[in-house]
Amino acid sequence: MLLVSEKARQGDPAQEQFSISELSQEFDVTTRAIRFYEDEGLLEPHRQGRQRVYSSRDRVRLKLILRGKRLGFSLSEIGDIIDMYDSEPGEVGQLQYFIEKISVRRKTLKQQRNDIEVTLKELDGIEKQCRKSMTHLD
Amino acid sequence: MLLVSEKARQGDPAQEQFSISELSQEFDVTTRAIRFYEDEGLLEPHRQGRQRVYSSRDRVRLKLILRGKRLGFSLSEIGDIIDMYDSEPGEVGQLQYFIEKISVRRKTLKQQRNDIEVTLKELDGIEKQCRKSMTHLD
DNA sequence: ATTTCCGTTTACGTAAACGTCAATTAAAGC
DNA sequence: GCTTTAATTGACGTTTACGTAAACGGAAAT
Repeated sequence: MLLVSEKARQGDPAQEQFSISELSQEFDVTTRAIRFYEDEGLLEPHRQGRQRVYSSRDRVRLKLILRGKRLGFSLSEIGDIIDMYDSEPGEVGQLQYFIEKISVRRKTLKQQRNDIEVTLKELDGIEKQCRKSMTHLD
Repeated sequence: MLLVSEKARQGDPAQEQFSISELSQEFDVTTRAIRFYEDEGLLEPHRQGRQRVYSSRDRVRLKLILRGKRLGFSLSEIGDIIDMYDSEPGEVGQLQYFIEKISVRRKTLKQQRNDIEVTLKELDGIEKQCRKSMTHLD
């Protein structure tokens, strides 16, 4: 059920339109998940008839969603984060409050980064021990 | 219902024993959560009668659990990670497989670290824009 | 002795994030 | 025109990670 046949779109210089299955394949998420993100207000693609048509802006938002997930944020937190990205300076209103939100987010991220550094170092230690006891078994 | 009264333990050079509520307060998790981690096999404190008594080793494990949570891992993933920490070299058996597990974990962590760097930079950009439009409003 | 704290066990409840049908629609290919 | 294939909507199911309430036990304080 393609609006513009797949073949006709081949070689488009900069693709602007995406079907749900294209995004699903590109990012390896199910269409169910993508629709769910829409239910949660994280995406709102256009419609051509009943079908969803995703712009490259929608695609970026999906990318941000998935990145947020990799970092362990909940969908509502991810919603907050994405809102930061594309809120119009005029719409924001209380820029001060907005900047505080940024600082909170930054704090969380830095905590995570620190946790990662510590864990990576510990893994180094464990692996060394591991390799050491391997040579003993040779 | 203290085995060793709280006061008697004050000033212990190195505290070795912890009650569930002590750990609960120190790390700001509910006792319910701590017991749940035990149900999931992530902790196994000693008992004095029916009461749980946590060693400093248990305390470290709890720390690892919470760090794992901050990084967005599921409890079963956290279980795998903790197993890496305190598996005896003799117990492991297939050290090769073990090292592969470490490498997988490291890969995930590095992905996360990269995601964080990107996000932090984007936040910088957003904040700059934000401050810029604030000065415009002065 | 009894009230007051923990602490324990058991069990049911819940929110988040989808998975998994089932039924329907509609466009594409033949 | 008919079949195949992709997409949609709706509804119920599932897993994870606890929350919450109930009912009981023992130590501590008054």
